[in-house]
Amino acid sequence: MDLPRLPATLADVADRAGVSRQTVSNAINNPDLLRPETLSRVQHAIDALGYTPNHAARQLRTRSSRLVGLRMSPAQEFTANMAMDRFVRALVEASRDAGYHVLLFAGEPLVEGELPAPMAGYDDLLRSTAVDAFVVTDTYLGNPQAAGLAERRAPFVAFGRPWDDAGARHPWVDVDGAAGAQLATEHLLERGHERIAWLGWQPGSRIGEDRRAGWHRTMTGRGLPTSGLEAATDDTVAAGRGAAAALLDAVGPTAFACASDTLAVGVLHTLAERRLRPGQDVAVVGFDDSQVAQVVPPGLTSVRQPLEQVAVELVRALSDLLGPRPHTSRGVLLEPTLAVRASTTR
Amino acid sequence: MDLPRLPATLADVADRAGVSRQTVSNAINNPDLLRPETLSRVQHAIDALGYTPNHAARQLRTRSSRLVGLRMSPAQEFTANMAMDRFVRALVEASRDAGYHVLLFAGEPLVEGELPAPMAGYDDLLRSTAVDAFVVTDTYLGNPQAAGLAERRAPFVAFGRPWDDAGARHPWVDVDGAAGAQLATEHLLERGHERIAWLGWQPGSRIGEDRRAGWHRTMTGRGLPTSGLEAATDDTVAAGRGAAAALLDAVGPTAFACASDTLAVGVLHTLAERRLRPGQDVAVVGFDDSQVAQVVPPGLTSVRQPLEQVAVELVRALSDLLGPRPHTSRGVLLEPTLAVRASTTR
DNA sequence: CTGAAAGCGCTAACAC
DNA sequence: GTGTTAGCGCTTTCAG
Repeated sequence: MDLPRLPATLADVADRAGVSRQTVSNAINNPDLLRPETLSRVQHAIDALGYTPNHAARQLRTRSSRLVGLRMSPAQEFTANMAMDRFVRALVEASRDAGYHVLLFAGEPLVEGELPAPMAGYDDLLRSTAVDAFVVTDTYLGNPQAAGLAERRAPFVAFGRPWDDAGARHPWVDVDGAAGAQLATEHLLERGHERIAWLGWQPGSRIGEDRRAGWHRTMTGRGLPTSGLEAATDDTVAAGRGAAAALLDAVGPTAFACASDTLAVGVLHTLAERRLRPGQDVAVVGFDDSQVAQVVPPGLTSVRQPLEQVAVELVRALSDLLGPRPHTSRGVLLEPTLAVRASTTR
Repeated sequence: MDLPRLPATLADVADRAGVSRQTVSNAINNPDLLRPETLSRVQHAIDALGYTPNHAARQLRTRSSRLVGLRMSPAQEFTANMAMDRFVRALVEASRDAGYHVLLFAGEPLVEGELPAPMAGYDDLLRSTAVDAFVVTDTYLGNPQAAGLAERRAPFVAFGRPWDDAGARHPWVDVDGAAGAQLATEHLLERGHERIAWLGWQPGSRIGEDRRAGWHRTMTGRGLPTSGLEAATDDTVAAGRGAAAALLDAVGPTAFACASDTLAVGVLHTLAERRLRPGQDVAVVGFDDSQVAQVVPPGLTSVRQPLEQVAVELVRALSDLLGPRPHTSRGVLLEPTLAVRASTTR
């Protein structure tokens, strides 16, 4: 099928079907209004011309772009966001199924010595009515975006709970980090480990505290000690490596549960240095089930967030939010699973 | 600053500045046409009202959305696309600097037993004039997208050479894979290795052949044998692992140069099984410098594609393509670099 | 159930 | 330099 120079318009279809433009519009947006015979005639004309409604014209009229905005921060090496790629793909798919596209945008370029503008990129998109809503993901940073968007009365949904804002009214979807750490810890307990260390982030991160709580409550529930068995560091491989070495020297844990794959990989580094075999000599569990966990030898057991489900729920919340009468659903908390690999298998 | 319920329009600004709508439009699009005093008065009104031109209205009028489309395939585990995240981020940044946003879309959902429609997603975007152009990335699949878009006379740029289509007229940006493999091989030669194996993809991939050629010509150039020193497998960790084991048994190479990080990680698996130390006993070089290469113990030396530069060149080509008189630049070939880590360091 | 008229917000062409 | 006119392609009234 060859496309003509200029895409067909409503008028072209109307001409060909021998009806008015209006009727074609109805055929698309309110097919029930048409007599079946007319409908099929219009449908044929649409197919024959390969007609698709002009996006801009429809957006101008309906004030809806069917676009959701997602801000991507610059690539950061050696650190978090290891699962961002998977999430973005899942979001794109879920959005397609709901008739949306994802508009990616960037913040301001970082300037040395200046704080990054938290709402950079959002305002222009909002005022130019280029997107219908936003998906906010980096809630772990303290999430000034959510507050900023709420203040601007912009529709948005968040991947991540509004930890610090009890008055938050926006829909959110999150994964139960405590449950994930509990899963990891129980898995290690089942494998016979008792001296299970927690390798976490420095205080101040609610996500980090949540995950740590899962380990702590599981250990305590079994009457096992936790004191001295934990370390808190930056979320980098190097930091995890150092902390793991210190813990091994101080208390000799037989297993590590970690707040991230990044830290878990740090543990693997230390084990490799000491010629300890992951899974055989010391067990390690990561968090996020990133690509790294999937391929790093010998395979890193990791808590897997159901990102596909997160995306579906986010889009569901979005559709509701943008629909005729928003249902004002509060939040959805999803359960992670455990991807078991050789790092916890003797 | 508090945003009003409805975003300000051109008319609002005109009223406030005491000029006509057209003058405001000129102030934005052709500031030179205004007398400085008028311009500054309009500018003040724009700032005061927080005015940003309505995207849909402008798009309808100018037939330009300032959006570039990028299709994302579903997440695939254990295989390629390891560097996609970095590329997307780079593309978003480069696009911002040129005044574009990136529209992400998905293909059709995969149906069991059916071939995926190569142009799924593209046609609708094209006919609805939702994007100005596309960026095509997965040229390694034989790239029916490029041909399809060319046939539809849709503006697009490709990350990847049009290997199989000498008549291709579209702009492209690519990274010299042969040069990358040469870099890797020379690095290993400098480290004293002579039995350097090539672990590549199965025949049929032009990218794979290109990379292999870099190894082959470097070895041959030094008068070193290559026969028996190579294997071709699927691009998976498991396949790389098996092929590495077979090569070690058959010819005992002291170093592996690989067509991808995925395969290199496969080699690392085999080394771990045999308690061989990467870098110390056997050297390994990957390709792509993915997150995995950066964090896998002890650190994987890898050929790094200059994705940020690729993104900049792609956007440059795009701007030219969409500009008033396209310059019809053919292609840009960029040089990779080598990220040296412990897997090649004794 | 179908058609005619109006207008979303903007910019390209032309007058003043 | 600035204002006026027209229209991009669509959907939302409102009549027939």
